[in-house]
Amino acid sequence: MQEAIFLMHDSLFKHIEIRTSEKLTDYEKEIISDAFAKKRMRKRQFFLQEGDVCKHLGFIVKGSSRMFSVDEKGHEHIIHFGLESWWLTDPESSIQLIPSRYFIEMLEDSELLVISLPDVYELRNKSRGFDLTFRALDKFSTIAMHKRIHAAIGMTAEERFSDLSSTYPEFLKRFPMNMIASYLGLSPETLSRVRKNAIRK
Amino acid sequence: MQEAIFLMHDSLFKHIEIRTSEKLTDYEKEIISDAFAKKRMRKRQFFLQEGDVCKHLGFIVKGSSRMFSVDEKGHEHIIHFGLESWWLTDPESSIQLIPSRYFIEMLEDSELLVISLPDVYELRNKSRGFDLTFRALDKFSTIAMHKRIHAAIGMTAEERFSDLSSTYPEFLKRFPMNMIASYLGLSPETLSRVRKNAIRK
DNA sequence: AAATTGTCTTGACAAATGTCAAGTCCGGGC
DNA sequence: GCCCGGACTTGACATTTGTCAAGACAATTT
Repeated sequence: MQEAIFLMHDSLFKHIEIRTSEKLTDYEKEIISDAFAKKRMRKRQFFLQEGDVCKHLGFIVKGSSRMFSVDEKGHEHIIHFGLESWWLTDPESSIQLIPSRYFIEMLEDSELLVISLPDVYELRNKSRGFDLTFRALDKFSTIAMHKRIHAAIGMTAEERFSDLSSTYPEFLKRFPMNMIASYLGLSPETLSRVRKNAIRK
Repeated sequence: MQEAIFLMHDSLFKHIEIRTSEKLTDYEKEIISDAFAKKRMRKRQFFLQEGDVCKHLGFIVKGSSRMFSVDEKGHEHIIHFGLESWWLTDPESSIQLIPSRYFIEMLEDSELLVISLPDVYELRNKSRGFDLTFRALDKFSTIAMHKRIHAAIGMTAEERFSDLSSTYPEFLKRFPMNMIASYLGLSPETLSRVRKNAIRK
């Protein structure tokens, strides 16, 4: 049992060391382990639900997720996906401490590491590697969101799909097409037709 | 002359103190002043051009800007606008040190404060207020980009325009409608029609 | 003042995308 | 093994949005 916990944390340590290009000290590993709780979630369980304030940050050790909103007409819009070593949070809710407009749902049986936001803050002060990781993540996600905006306002359906295929090929293997369509802001039917055309070429 | 420079820096100091809710020390003001250079730019001048690596950060003391890309068909897509006390940069280019895919153009005669990226890094280490400002900006821009993605993939033209009107009413006063259309990912004609309908209601 | 340029609108038409309905295929639950 | 529901596709049609062309008007330049 204890072993399994260490294995989960190892995946987080690895993530941090890769992102920062620095080794974690034993002390850092210890305080990081203490701050994160292991959490198993089943397919279709919600990490966050609309109306809740997002007070925790999740790290995906194994599994996948989607973050989506539901509009007045009941249509779902997928803001983004999560896969192994991605983080789960609603920045809008967690930064401003307001109720979230989104759901975060696990798409497979998953294993997470969960930490409270005050603990994140504390850990960033205590561990340089931990702090650097979050700075790097901020930069990384800024670039990714920029590209996404660019794609959404400036590309046709076909270009957006082709862009996704090269940027996140993993998405096509792990997520059903109707969700990919929602992520791209298309109807499933349009995506289906776009794909048929793309193959012909 | 010296006076004018101080006035410009004052606008930056004020911005930092508001963002951080803390007073800057005299020492901080001094090193910040030293690191930023004053720069006047005329309408239609470029702060950044496609293909250049973005090595400077700009702070708008007075004036406005737009950041846009040009696609293969020659169409421009506005990624975002800048107004007084907004920052000018291409995160993708400046973080990864790769050539930019964007232009940043001033839309009015403007006054900027400009700093090199290494100096930003140094200043963040030396001044707590300066560092906190950039952390706050990162959070702020993360939330803003999230909303923008949500709008782009999940809203109709009319909803996007109405969303923009309430979020950034200033844009409508300062920027021509064809640029607003580009920002929303619409043709100018569509925006014109959308506005006509919106008024009727 | 005249000429030029830019901004915005409008109409007619074309293209892209959404909606609704039906049908096939596949895999999980019983 | 059978049944059922989800995933994906296809067709017909509606709606939205884009494109092209023209014109009114205002601001800017000369």
